Amino acid sequence: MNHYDPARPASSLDIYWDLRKRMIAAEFGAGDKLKPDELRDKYGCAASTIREVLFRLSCDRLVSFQDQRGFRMPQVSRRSLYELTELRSLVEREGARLSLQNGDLEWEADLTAAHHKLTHVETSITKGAQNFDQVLADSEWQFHRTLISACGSETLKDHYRDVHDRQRLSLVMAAGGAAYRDGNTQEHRAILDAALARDAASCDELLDAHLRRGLEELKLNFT
Amino acid sequence: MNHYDPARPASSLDIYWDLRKRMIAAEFGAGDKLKPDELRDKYGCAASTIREVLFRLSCDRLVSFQDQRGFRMPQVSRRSLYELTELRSLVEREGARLSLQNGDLEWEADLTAAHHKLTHVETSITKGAQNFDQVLADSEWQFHRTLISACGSETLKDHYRDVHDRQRLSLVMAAGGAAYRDGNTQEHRAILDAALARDAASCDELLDAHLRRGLEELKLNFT
DNA sequence: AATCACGAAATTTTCGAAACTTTCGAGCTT
DNA sequence: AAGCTCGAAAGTTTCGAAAATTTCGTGATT
Repeated sequence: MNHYDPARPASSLDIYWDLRKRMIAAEFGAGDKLKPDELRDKYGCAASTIREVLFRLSCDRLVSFQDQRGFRMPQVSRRSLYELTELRSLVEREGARLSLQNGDLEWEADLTAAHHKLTHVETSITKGAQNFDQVLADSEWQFHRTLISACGSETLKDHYRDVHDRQRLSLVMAAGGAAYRDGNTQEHRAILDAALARDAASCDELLDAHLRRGLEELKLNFT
Repeated sequence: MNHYDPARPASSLDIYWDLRKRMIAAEFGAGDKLKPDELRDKYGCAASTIREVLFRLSCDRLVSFQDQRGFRMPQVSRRSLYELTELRSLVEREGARLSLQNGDLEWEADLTAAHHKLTHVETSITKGAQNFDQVLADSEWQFHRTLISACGSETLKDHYRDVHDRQRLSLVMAAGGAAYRDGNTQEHRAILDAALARDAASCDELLDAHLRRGLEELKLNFT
């Protein structure tokens, strides 16, 4: 299947987003070399354009770069995944704490809506629906993003996206794809309830446990 | 004064570090345009090489980039500086908390050494020494970096460097250069003592107050 | 057999020019 | 005068080829 239509030339931003999506979808394995000359064919542009895109991705820490040795998918270890999860938890809990403090009715409505959609997707998967990986990832992102959206700091929100995406990529590379887990639905429900009840202490604890479990219950196929 | 010797051609990494240093030294003002064609002359390389370097810096959030409109120094507002400081405090306090938990004798020695040097530099400045901006910035970085160095997470340490540098750049751009403040010396001392005493609660509080004050007592020349 | 030296092949980096987009100002219209 | 249109100038993006560097295989040396 074609990821890009060679009829219209791709701008580097198009390529950036397309590659990013493919990475988060675990299309490349950990440590894989990313050669501009190879990727060029797929997108019908010059190798230096690909190089530029890979640079942007490397700054997002989605790709690792070494001088004179090009680009690779980052190596994932149990340890780095663990550390990234801790970092994500730190930032997300702070965002949630502030949201619980500042969030208004609008925020409550948004969060409820995001949770509703997420539950729907999770239920579909429980009932056996296939190929919902991308949809699940999006719904989950939407829920967590909304949770911190009322924190009042654009800087924190941008930052959370960075850390979230890095952690997600690691998770997906470690698991080799899907990341669905049975306990999720209940945990999301509990987080929603704590948030609406403005119970900061519970929310903090539930969130941390939720993120840790996503990691612990993963069948890790690496050292 | 020449920042670079045109005799030997600069590699893009050299240029990256040189530009980075010049930025943290407030050589460019907030919102200034960064034109590859102009910078090219200074470094004796092609404009596209400069472009590449600016990309890397933009990913570090030290430069802002907009499609089809090139690169600029980021705009600093009271708000963004405040938000960045909060973020830095969050990450640094977590790193310090873990260091207080895990740090060994070696760490205590390193921290004491870093504090000693920092105090020396601060004293020199109090006595009227000039042009110590760069040295002060380095010593201060060294102290804060060492404080969190025993946290046990490479990810957190890397991350702290990112956030620290972003906050420092904002501060320096807002202040237009130097960032020395009288209370600093005592605050650093108090933080060192709390750290060595493994008093996590005090350390947390002192650190947060220290970072906030650096911001509040700044004569802010912008809205 | 292991190590090293060499050179060819593959890959990465740099370059400058061509293609494209935005910005700016002069002159025209309302 | 305010707003619009057009086109030149300035700035940005893309390209493909040349230069530099690393990698890899071959054969010589210990």
